[in-house]
Amino acid sequence: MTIKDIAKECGYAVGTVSRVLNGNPNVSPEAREKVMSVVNKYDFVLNNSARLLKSQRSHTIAVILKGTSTILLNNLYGIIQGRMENLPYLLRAVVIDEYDDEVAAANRVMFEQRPVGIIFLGGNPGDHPEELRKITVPSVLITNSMDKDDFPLVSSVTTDDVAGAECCARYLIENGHKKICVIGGDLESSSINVKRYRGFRNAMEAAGLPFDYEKSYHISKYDYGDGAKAAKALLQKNPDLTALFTMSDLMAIGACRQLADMGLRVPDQVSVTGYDGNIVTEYYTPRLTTIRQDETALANRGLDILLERIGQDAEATQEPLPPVQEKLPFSFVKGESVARLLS
Amino acid sequence: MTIKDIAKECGYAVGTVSRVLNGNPNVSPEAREKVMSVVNKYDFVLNNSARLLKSQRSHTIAVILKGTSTILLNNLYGIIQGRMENLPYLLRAVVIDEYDDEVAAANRVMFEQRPVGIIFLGGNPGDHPEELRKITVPSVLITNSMDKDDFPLVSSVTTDDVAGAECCARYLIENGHKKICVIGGDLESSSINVKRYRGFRNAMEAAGLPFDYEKSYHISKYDYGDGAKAAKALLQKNPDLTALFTMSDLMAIGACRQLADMGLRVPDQVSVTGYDGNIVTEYYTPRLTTIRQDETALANRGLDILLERIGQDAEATQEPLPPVQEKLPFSFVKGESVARLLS
DNA sequence: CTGTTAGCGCTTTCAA
DNA sequence: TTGAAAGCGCTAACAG
Repeated sequence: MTIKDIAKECGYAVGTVSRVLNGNPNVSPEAREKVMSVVNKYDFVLNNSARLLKSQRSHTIAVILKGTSTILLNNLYGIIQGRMENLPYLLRAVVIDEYDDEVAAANRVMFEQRPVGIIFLGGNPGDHPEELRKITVPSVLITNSMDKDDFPLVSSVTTDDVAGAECCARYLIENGHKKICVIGGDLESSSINVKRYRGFRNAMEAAGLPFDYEKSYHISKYDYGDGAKAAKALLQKNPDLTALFTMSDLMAIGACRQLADMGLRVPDQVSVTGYDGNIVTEYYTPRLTTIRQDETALANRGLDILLERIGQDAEATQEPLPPVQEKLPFSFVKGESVARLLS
Repeated sequence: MTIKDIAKECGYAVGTVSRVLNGNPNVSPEAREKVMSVVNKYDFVLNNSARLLKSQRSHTIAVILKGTSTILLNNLYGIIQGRMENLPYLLRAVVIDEYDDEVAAANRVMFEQRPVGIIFLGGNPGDHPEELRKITVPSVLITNSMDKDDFPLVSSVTTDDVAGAECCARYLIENGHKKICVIGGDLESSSINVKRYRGFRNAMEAAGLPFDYEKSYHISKYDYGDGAKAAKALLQKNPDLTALFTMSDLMAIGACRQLADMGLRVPDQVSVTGYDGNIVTEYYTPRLTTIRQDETALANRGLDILLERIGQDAEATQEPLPPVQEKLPFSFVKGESVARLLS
C-alpha cells in the first residue's frame, strides 16, 4: 500500500495525495475529502523512511533519556510527550543506561533519525565536548545545566541546585542541627553534585559551622541501597551526628531504612532531608523534607526553548538564537523528617 | 556525505561501498580496506532512511512501554537493552501513556519503522483485537498474558498472577486474618486485576472465609494517592478490618500512609500486603510483604521467545513457530507488614 | 487546483 | 570481484 495505490483508487495523482496528507492548502475540498476517505479506508500511513529520505529532514525530536530508573525523568518525558500532540513533531525516545554516553547516543540518533532537535533528560553532555560539537541541531539539557558556554546550540533548563541545597541545609541549621553529615554523589562525576554540595557548604559557612569532607561526606549512587550503606558508614564515623543531608530522595529513604535497622528513629533521633521531591516522599513515613523541582515548568520551558530554536532554524532568516542557560525556581517541602533540636 | 562521495573518493563504485558496509563477502580485501579507510576518515554512517526504504525491512525491534511511571517496566527495558549489545538488532522504545492504546502505537511503529518484532511492556494488547490483527511481525507481551489464543504471532511471558495473589492472601489468612479488604484495579479494565482477585478469592474460599465485593473491594489506580484514598474508604466501610490486600506496592504504600494519618500502625493494627516486589518495598518502613516477579527472567525469556520467532521468520523455511503463553515463577517476600493475629 | 516528474541515498540484481 | 542501473515511496518544483 503506497501513495500510488491511494492515488489510483481515488482518481487523483500522487502529488495531490501527498499534498492532502501533508496539510498543504492548495487542495480542493473535494479532493481532500476523496483522498481522506480512501486513506481512512485502508488506515494508510505514509512511509516514514521515504519521507525522511526525500525531505532530508525529519520532524523528529530525539529525547535522550539517561537512566531509566529515575522517576523524575520519566515524568518529564511524559509532560513533553503530552505537549507533542498539538505540535508537528514526532518524539523519539532513546533510553540509555546510567553509565552510557549520552552524547554518543545523540550522535547515533543524529545519523539515524536526523532529528531537528535533541532533548537531553539527565546526563551531562558537557562532559563529552568533542562529541557534543558534532551535534548540529539545537538541543536542550533538562535538569542539569551546561556550564561550558562555548556550545552555540546547547541550552539548558535546570533548577538552581546551589540555592536548593542551601535552602534545605539552612532549614536543618535553623532547627538547631550542627552535626550534619552529607550523603552525596561523587563530586568528580557530575557537576550537579558539586552544586548541591556547594549549596550545603554555603549554608554551613553562613552559620559558622565547620564541615569535614573526609569525615562527614559519603559518596553514594542515586539509589536506595547505596544511601543505606552511606548512612551506616557515616554513623560509624560520626556517632554524634544529628542530621543527614542527602542529595536525592532515594538516598534519603535508603538512609531512613538503615537508621531504622540500627534502632534510630527519624526524625526523633536523626533528621534526614532528601532532594528532588519524588512523589514517594509524600507517602513515606515520615514524609520527607525535600526540595521539589517543578517538573512541569522544567519540561515545558525546556521544550519551549528548543522549539524556538528549531523554528527559527527552519526560517533561517536572522541570527541564530543564542543558547540560554535557565534556572527555574524550586520549592521547599517541609515534610516531617526533620526534628527541632532543643538546645 | 553519501555513499557516492565515499565511492568517488576511494575509486570504487557505490555498489562496492555498499557491499563493504553491509558485510557482503563478495568484496576483495583491498577494496574492503580502501573503502573502510575512507569511511573511517569521515565517520561516515549510512543513511538509515534510505536503507529502510530500499530493503523494506529494518533490524529494529520496537518496544512499546506503556506507562512510564512503572518502575518495573523500566527495569525490564534495561535488561532487554543490555542484551541487545550482542545482538544484530536495534531497539526502538516507544513510550506511551498509561491511557494510550498500545496496539495503535504498535501499528504506528509498524508503518514507520517496519520492525522485525515488537515487545509490549505492560498493557493488554488483547483488548484491541482488530488492531492487533494488523500486526504482521512476531510480538511478545511481557508481564501480562494473552488470554486469547487466536493470535498466531503474539506470545507472552508473565508470572502466574492467580497463584501469586493466592499465595499472598494465604499468608494473611495463615496469620489469623479474617477480615481482609482488597485494594485493586478495576476488574473491567484489565485481566491482570481479575487474576489477582481470583487468586485472592481462591485463598479466601479455601479457608472458608466470606468476602463481600461490594463492601470490601475498592477500586484504585496503580499509584500512591489512589491507594491512600481506597484505604480510607475501606476503613470507613469496614472498621473491623485487620488486613488490606493490595494489587500493587504503590497502592500498599499509599494505604500505609493513610493508615498512619489515621493513627493506625502497620502492621500492629492493620496488616498490608503489596504486589510486584518493587525495590522500594525493601526500604519502606515497615518492609512490605509482597510478591516479587523475577524481572530478569521475565525480560530474558520474553526476548528469547521473540528472537526465536524473528529468526525463523527470516529463514522462512519450516512452519512458523506457534506463539507461547508462558508463566514464570514468582517469589513471596515476607516483609514486615503483616502481623500475626492471636486468636 | 492538479498532474508529472526528478531525484533523496541506498540495495541489489544483472552484466561484465 | 566489480560496475551500472533500476527502483524503494515520497516530496516538491514545475507546468498546465
